[in-house]
Amino acid sequence: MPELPEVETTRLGIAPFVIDRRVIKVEVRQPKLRWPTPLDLEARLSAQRIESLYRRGKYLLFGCKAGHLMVHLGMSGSLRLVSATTLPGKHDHLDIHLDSGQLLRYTDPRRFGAVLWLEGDPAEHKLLCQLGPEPLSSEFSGEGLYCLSRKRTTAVKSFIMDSKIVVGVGNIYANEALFSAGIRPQRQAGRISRRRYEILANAIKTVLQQAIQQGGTTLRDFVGGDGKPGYFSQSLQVYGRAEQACPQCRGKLQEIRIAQRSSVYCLTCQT
DNA sequence: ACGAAGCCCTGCAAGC
DNA sequence: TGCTTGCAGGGCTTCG
Repeated sequence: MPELPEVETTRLGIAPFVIDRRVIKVEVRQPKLRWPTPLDLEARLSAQRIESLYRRGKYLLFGCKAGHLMVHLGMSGSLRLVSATTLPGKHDHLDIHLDSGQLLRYTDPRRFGAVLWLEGDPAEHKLLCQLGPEPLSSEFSGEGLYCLSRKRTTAVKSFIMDSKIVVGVGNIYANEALFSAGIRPQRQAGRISRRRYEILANAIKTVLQQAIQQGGTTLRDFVGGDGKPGYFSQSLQVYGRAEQACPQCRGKLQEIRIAQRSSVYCLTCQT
């Protein structure tokens, strides 16, 4: 499932092929996504030149003169460049034809993703204006986590997955970062020291950075922008490894559910 | 303001 | 083999 590293990998993979290209045509085959794809997307986007491609959290923003195309990959979404003659499959919901002869194809079997058109400053959009700092920026720190967590009784894992606190930390990397930092996922956010939050913030940065370097995790249906799967899943220490041996102490990894999400941790290494 | 549950959707695995 | 059932998961939305 696309987490921040997969979204960033997609951005890096497709950017050279979409920047400075002009949109020739837009085909919306299935508008029923997380939110409906606007019916007038073709009218908005046609003839526009894509000037920029950036990311905010897990949202991709294609900048044009008239506005921004915003894409979220949800759980099973992907964006790929294919030649204009490649026939669409069952879950290929949107094609954006470019003047290069390629088209940018949005695929999303589970349809948890979204394609939206924004006018005006994207930072002021409802879905973006409440978002916390980017985890890989200097705005994000252990000190920030510590301050925001005081008096919070929620589990630290839910806390770091809250997009108002920090964006882009999904279930997989929350598990990995907490393991790396030696913190139990169910520990109350407000009862963790400044020192430990510094370790945790660094762990989040490291885990995400490594995953980006390795091309994003492959799980089920994610495929990167160039059609090649990522291979970070081999490096996952705890996610999906319940009942297996802890990579550090060889004890048995435990699985619990926190806010309906699978949470795997080591009873010995995480306290 | 906070915390937890609900919801959207399909592919896959397990059970019969 | 073919059905049914349950589950996963991001993250916004609603409820308490």
